[in-house]
Amino acid sequence: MAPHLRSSPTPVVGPADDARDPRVRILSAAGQEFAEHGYEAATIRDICAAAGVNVAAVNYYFGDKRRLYIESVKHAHEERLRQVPQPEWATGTPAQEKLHQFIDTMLERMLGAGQPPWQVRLMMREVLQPTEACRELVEDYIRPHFAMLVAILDELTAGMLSQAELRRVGMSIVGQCFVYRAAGDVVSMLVPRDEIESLHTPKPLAQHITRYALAALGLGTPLALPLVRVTKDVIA
Amino acid sequence: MAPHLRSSPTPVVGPADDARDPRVRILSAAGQEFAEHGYEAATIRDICAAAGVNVAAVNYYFGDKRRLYIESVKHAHEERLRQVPQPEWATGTPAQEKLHQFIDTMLERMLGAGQPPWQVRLMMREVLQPTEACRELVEDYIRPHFAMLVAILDELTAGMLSQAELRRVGMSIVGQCFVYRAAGDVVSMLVPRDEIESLHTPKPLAQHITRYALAALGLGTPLALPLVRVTKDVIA
DNA sequence: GCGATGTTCAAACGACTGTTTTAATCGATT
DNA sequence: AATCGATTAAAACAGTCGTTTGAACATCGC
Repeated sequence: MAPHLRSSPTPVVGPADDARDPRVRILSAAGQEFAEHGYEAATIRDICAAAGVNVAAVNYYFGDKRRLYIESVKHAHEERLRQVPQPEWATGTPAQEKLHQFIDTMLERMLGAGQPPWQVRLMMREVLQPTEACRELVEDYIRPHFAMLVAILDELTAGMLSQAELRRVGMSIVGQCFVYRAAGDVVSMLVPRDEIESLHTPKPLAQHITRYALAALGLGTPLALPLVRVTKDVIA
Repeated sequence: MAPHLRSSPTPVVGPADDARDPRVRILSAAGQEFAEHGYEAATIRDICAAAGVNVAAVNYYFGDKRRLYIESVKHAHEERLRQVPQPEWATGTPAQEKLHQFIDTMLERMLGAGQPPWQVRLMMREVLQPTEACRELVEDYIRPHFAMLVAILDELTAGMLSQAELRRVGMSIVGQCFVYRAAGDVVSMLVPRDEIESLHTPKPLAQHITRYALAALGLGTPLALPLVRVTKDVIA
């Protein structure tokens, strides 16, 4: 009986990441091809060539291309979850520090060192043009992250903002990171090369976005101090 | 001689938007198909069926699919430029008001009423995964807009920030708008439906992003007033 | 040993793709 | 009316796609 027809699609035993297992070799190759070219443009022949298996293997293990795609998205994001686990903070860590580290981690994940991993590119495709695999991706991966950000913001503002307002602020922070990942090529055309390398890389960006958020919330020094505010600083 | 081989590809005379002209009918249909399905998945047969012309017309007028795509992107963004011209402000308009209107216009363009026009979707594809048509799009459409935003921010901060810092702040503002357009489906999954309709539509969003920016720059009241700041308010 | 079962392979199928060909049609000029 | 270029139409081309086939191969229990 073909594996993709069995009751338990994923083998119950085994780590399922054995490089010699054709199934995971196909999943990995498929993920990279889908990430690079998209669903339509990626071909089963190329995927199988990259995985070193016969074209018939895809239908044997996954049934058809559509189900291979869905499985590869799930596989990619499970792998990514294992690669970069949620940071754990010691109790008593200042919320401001948590926020900074959260933004920094998000940017590092999205932009990474040099070329971002194909797993992120694949997930980005799902975000930009959702398919069947999207809902699962959101529930398992994106929603918990966003909830963590909202929790940090809640702690930061000590209950002064409603959950709705917190979500909106959270989306503002996510958006500032997101644009660099999704529209990175256009960003590179809008700002000079040296400026990109000095100001628009993860670390400086995390600092900027954090400072921008803290100042907007009234918890840090504004980016540009207007003259009227000087009086306050004198008093403080 | 086939039109696409002639020296002047666009007819020198005529408005070129006559609905009876097969050339513009193809361009319009192609733009919508490309916007909906992407370059690879869109088929010449579907495009021609939508335009009401024979399949051979594409090769007759444009040579091949690739050149049709490039021309359709240019056509779409020229049409969009004509649809929503840059707002002109009277001299003496406060910079804060300009910023608010600029953000509002950008959001209205991106999100629009209901479904955004296919022209925007097509351009968004170029931003997310640039092809040959991208550079032209950036130079003619995006760069001038971004320069206008930076100019407003410069006026707002009265020279207190360097051009590099202004560009970074500008990118933060653009990112907050961009995420709603590019990742709108995921946003809809992260925030409750009623909250989307009340807080995440163009007008309220423009107000939020403007206020967020002004507060971050130190020109408006912070979103959350911390206790230490109360002293200032008492004094003021 | 030997079937039985799970897996791999080369080859082919039918459908669809972008593109080209060839002939028919139209419109204006002489 | 006849001619000639510009345009349209139907059909076919060569290639690639996802998918299927049927036989070969491997691996195991007995």
